[in-house]
Amino acid sequence: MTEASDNSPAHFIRNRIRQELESGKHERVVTRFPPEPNGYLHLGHAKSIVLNFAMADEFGGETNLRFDDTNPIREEQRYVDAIREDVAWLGYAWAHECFASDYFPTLYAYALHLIDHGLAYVDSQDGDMIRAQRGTLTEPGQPSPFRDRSPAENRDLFERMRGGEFADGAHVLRARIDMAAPNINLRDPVLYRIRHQKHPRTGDEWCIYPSYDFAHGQSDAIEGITHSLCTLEFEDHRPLYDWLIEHLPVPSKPQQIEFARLNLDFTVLSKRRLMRLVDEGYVDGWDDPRMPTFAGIRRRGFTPRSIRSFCTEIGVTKSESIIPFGALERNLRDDLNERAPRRLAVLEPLKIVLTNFPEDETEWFEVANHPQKPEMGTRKVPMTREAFIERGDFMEEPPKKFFRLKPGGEVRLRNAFIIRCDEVVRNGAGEVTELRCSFDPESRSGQPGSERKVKGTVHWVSAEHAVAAEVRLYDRLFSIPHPAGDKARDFVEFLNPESLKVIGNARLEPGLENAEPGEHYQFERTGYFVADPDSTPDRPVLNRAVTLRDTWAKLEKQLRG
RNA sequence: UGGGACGUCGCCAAGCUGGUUAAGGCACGGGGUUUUGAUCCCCGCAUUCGCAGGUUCGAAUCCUGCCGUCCCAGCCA
Repeated sequence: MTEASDNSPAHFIRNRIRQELESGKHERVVTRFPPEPNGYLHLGHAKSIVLNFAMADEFGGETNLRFDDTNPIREEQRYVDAIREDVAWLGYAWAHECFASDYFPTLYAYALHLIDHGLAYVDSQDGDMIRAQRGTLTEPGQPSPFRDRSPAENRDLFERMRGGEFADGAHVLRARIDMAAPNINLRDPVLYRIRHQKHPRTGDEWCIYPSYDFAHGQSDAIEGITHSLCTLEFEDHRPLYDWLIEHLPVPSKPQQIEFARLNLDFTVLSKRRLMRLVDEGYVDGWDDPRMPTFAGIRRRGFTPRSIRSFCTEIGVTKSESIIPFGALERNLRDDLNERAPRRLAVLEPLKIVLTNFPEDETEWFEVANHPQKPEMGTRKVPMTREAFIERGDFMEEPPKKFFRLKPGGEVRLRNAFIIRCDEVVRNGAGEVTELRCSFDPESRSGQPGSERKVKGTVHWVSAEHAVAAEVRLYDRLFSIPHPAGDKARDFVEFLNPESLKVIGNARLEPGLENAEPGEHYQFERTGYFVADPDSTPDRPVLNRAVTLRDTWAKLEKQLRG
């Protein structure tokens, strides 16, 4: 997929690749997106996916989807399936689907190579011992007593590890680099560990599994990855990455380049925290529309295009930043503004009776599906004597600059005509239950009198034709910008109690009862909505993906002081 | 107090092989169009680049020192 890069800032990775192509260092670009199948993808991954595919696309290369499945105790097939679905949903087609586990035989041979060259050894100490000898940030580590085993002994031990002779933890294979290195990753890092654990793909074939450091770079090399893009926390691993590539007979020399991961305010983007939200029931699952997971944002109504343009717009740097969630929402609005058909829907209905409108009559208005795009067509919308308008569009004692309905005031019913509020009807409790209004027949859309200007326009739905629906209004998951930023407090303390508001009796324009799950609409003056999978023709369920920009709400707030 | 990295407008972010007035987007403010207070369209918005010195005719770009922030002591990735 090639996308206009009009909102794509220049960035160091693109600059560098371009340079390398021009200088002839590379002839093509091959990237990869390498998730571990131990959890669901979220917005943080989206940045990486978009970057990897964009770099390959822009320079005519290709991108692999590679599952980094080197730790069978945490990985499951269902995550593989979900990840595939998510990447495809975002709009990308990978060149090859790969698994680090496909390379286990090669990796094993590489390990032997290191052993034979005296560059790796079997350490027979337990984890605590190894940790104790690793030293600290300021003190060098101590060599393991097994560090100088002969290649022959190492080979024998390692082959027996592979053969299943030893229990988990009895031995590990370590690179023989430098126990005094200031970079802790170089203090003889673990390359292989014993795990008698069935692997989702290789079954019981192996009982030793390579570590990330040993598997990742070599997998890159095997696939001919030219640029191995990863996040900043792997910067310290690059010397090890390079060391292994240097000392192994790999078929190519990939280059690791690190960039800053995505941070968004008012949410959390870590598998661990998202897992807690699900496990402890703070949300309704991985696909809860408040979750930043692909499953969640998809159900919330975010579009692949909006996610891609967002990821492109934020840029790629090495400086860590926090992007406002609102930036994501704006990209959604920009996308849906172009493509979502408009509809009328009243969330909190207030009945109006048009006293001079004939009873038992229905007038059909032909209404544009998009005010700026005639090619999107029109539809017929019915009006009857009784209708609903938004409760919030009427105020008995409105503040200054309130352009909506008030007693004695006029307002236009969108696409129909101008009405005047003649009488306010209340129940015993003093609550407004109905407005008795009269309409101006001359002001019908299309009539000469439609030129007449009134300050406000309001949306409505015929009472007789209205479709009752459930509407779910979503707001930010957390009530503070950086819920995970306070180390002294548990982030769940900052969950926004009003992140979901369910409206049980919304009234939709007829036709919407047939909205297919996943279909987007703009409810005029209200926001962008998407039909939820919970929808049935009897009971449509619409999720609010994002509100429209609301200048009035801002103004009103200011007026109130 | 070891190592690695980052610090340009409220939020992102170009520029950083030194050369006239520090891109762009968002946000924000002002104005226009509008039967969505939406969209759209104009205009405005850093004498300043974490701080302090230095080199230079000239520095955000080079040097030195300082300050701040992030990452690393899993047989996780």
